[in-house]
Amino acid sequence: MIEGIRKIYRIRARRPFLPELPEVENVCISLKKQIPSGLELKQIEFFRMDLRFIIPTKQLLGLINERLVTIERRGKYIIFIFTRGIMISHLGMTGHWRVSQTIPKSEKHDHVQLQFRNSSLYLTYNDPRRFGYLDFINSLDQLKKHKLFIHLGLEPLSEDFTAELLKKMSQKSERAVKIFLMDQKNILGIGNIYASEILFQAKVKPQKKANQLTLLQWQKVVFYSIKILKHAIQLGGSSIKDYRNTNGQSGKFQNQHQVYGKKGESCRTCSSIIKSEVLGGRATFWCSHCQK
DNA sequence: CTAACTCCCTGATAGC
DNA sequence: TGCTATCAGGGAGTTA
Repeated sequence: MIEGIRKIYRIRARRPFLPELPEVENVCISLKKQIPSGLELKQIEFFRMDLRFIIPTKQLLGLINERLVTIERRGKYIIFIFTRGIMISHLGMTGHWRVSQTIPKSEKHDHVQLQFRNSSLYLTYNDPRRFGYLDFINSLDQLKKHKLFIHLGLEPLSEDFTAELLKKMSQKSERAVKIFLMDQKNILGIGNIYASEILFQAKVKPQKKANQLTLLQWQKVVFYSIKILKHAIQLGGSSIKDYRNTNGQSGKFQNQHQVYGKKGESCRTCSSIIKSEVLGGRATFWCSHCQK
C-alpha cells in the first residue's frame, strides 16, 4: 500500500510540464492579465538563438518601440500581436514565459527577455530542452501562409469541430485514432496526455483505426474533447494565477487523469488493470475493458 | 499523396 | 557517492 503511494508520488514528481491546448490557453490568459495592451516594447535581449530553430533576432528587434495590441492562441502557438509585426511562440515541451515587475533574476535556460517601457515589466522565455521556438511575421495575413501554420487542422473549441467533419477527414486514414487525434494537421492542441484521456471517456480504444470509428464514436470523441479541454482550462486557470511565481508546473489537471500515467493501476470505472503501450513513439494508456 | 521513422534536447531516474 | 545509460516528448524533416 505504502509502496503504491510512493510510486504515485514518484510518477507525479517526474511528470514534466507538457504544454497542450489548455496549458497554452492558460499561459495566454495569464500573460494578457499581466501585460496590459498598449505597452510599448523597450528592448529585447537574446541570451542564445538556437532554439528548435534559429531565432530571427533581427526581425524581432524590429518590434522595439511598437505597442502590444493583444495576445492570442492558435492551437499550441502563442501569438503576440504588436502594432506592426507579430511574434510567434511555441513552447515545445518545456518552454515557459515568466513575467516580473522588476529586473528578473536570471535563471538557467533563460533565452530571451523582453522589456516594456514605462512599466518596468519584463517577459522572460525559459526553455530547458529548447524544443520551443520563436518566429516573426509582418501581419496576420502572413500567419495563414506561414509554413508552420498552413497545414494546421481544426481548432477543437470552434464550431468547425464536428463529428461529421472528423468522420469525413478520417475516411481514408488507416492510422490509430490516437495518432490521428494528435496529428496537428487534423486537430490542434491535443497532445499525448489528452489524447489518452479523451479516448478513455469516449470508450474508444486508442489502437482502433481512425476510419473504423462510427459517427456515434466520433460524436463522443468530439463531446469529450471539448469537455476535457474546457475542464482542464478551468483547473489550470485556477492554479496558475500565481503564474509569475511559478514556472507553470503546478496545474491541477493532472489530478483528473483517469488513465494517463496509470499503467498497472485499477480503472476507476471497472477496476480492470490499465494497460500501456507505445503507439507512434508515445506512451499510450487505456482500459481494455471500457474501451472498444 | 500518406504513414512511419529519426532526431533534436535536458533532467530525472535506474543500475552499477 | 558518482558515473554512465536510458528515456520522455512535440513535431519538423526524412525516408519508404
